[in-house]
Amino acid sequence: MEKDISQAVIRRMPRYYRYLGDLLDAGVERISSSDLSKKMHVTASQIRQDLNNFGGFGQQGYGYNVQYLYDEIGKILGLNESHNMIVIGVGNLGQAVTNYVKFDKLGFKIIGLFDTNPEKKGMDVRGIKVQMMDELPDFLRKNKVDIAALTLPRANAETTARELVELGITSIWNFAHVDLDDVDGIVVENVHLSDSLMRLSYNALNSNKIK
Amino acid sequence: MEKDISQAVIRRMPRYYRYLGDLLDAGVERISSSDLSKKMHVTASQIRQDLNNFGGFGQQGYGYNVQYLYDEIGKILGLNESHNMIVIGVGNLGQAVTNYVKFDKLGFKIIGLFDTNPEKKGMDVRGIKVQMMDELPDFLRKNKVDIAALTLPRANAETTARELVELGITSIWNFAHVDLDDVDGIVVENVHLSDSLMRLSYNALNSNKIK
DNA sequence: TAGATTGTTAATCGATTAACAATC
DNA sequence: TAGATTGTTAATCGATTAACAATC
Repeated sequence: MEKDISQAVIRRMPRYYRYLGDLLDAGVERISSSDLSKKMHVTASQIRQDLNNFGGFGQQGYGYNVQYLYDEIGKILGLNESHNMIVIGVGNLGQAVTNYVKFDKLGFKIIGLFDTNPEKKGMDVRGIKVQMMDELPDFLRKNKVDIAALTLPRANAETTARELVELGITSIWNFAHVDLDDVDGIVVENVHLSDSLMRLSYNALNSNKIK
Repeated sequence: MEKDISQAVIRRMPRYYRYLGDLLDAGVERISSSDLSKKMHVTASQIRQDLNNFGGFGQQGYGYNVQYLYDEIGKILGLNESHNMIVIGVGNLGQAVTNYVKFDKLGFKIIGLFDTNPEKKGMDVRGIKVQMMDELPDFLRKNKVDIAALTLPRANAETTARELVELGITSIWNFAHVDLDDVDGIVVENVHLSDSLMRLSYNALNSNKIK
């Protein structure tokens, strides 16, 4: 039984993945933890420690092969296979998420859109027709869905999350401004935009002191 | 000179603010760190430590007055005054941000939309007309702008950030999938949606091990 | 081989939790 | 006053950084 890897480490992995992708694009074949650390403004020690949570991907005297490390981190993050997603709540944010091409490139495929507003029924977003929530059980019987993005008002978020769990969906990308701590059996990743904006406000207010 | 408050603490402040707002709505007048800790799934000790970075808001034997604490945290986060924002890049995400009523309620007012695509010129989003980027300098001369939301492709993000700094804007809410570390003199808050999605992917993949 | 750089252990630093005296 | 609960100091825990032996 391997020991859990801390969320502090997980948080940094996508960033490594992005920098390695950039290096690949730039045609760089190998890189040392020291050179990477300068680019990323972190310590070389941290890079080596982080990576060694998952395995020894480097070689003494050489460094890391960029392509190999990129692929390995991709696998760690589950990007070697594609994931089907549905979006619950087709407002502005839901549509923005649906239209975001980048997710597609990373292997996250949006295959269904759901809403409770009858006016939205049949509406087309990026070639996908909006369905009503009561069509969801049937849809899930016919399609394998890995992740549900919750882009709906906070009032409905928790109830909807519970419904999803009952229907067998356990990974929730939560844009609603509530915590879903009380819903058992789910993995949640929160995107709390207003929290983020408040932190910016705080840091802006206090940046003169910092400098 | 007060010592800097760690970002770990800042990160939690909006969450306290939200829970206190909920308590207010529920008509709760006072709360102890212990009761709040149960609701929020954190330790009472952490709540008291966090708050005492900013001052003694409670009272021995009584706890915290909800309204008072709510207001004080609001002030800490800069929510006691309103902030003018502009959105740079009026794609799906930019429009979603513009239409998000919640920010408005928190005092973040979007007063301008800018894009480089001539086809978008004059387009109306929530009563605001899209302007071209070359109209920005003039706009900034006439309007006080505190925050710029960068909802544009990553290729243009860094250059645009530098332009904004030259025009006097220093707080950037960055949705582009790049780090703006190399731009001097700005306060940045990143919203990296694909990083978030990758973390969800990782945690979903490994949740069986965790349990 | 000599030089470079990893993987990993040990040291340090910072953040969280526990404990309790102060006090409402 | 007695009970409750804060503010704050001290103890613990975990994460980051430094150091270096292993090795390519």
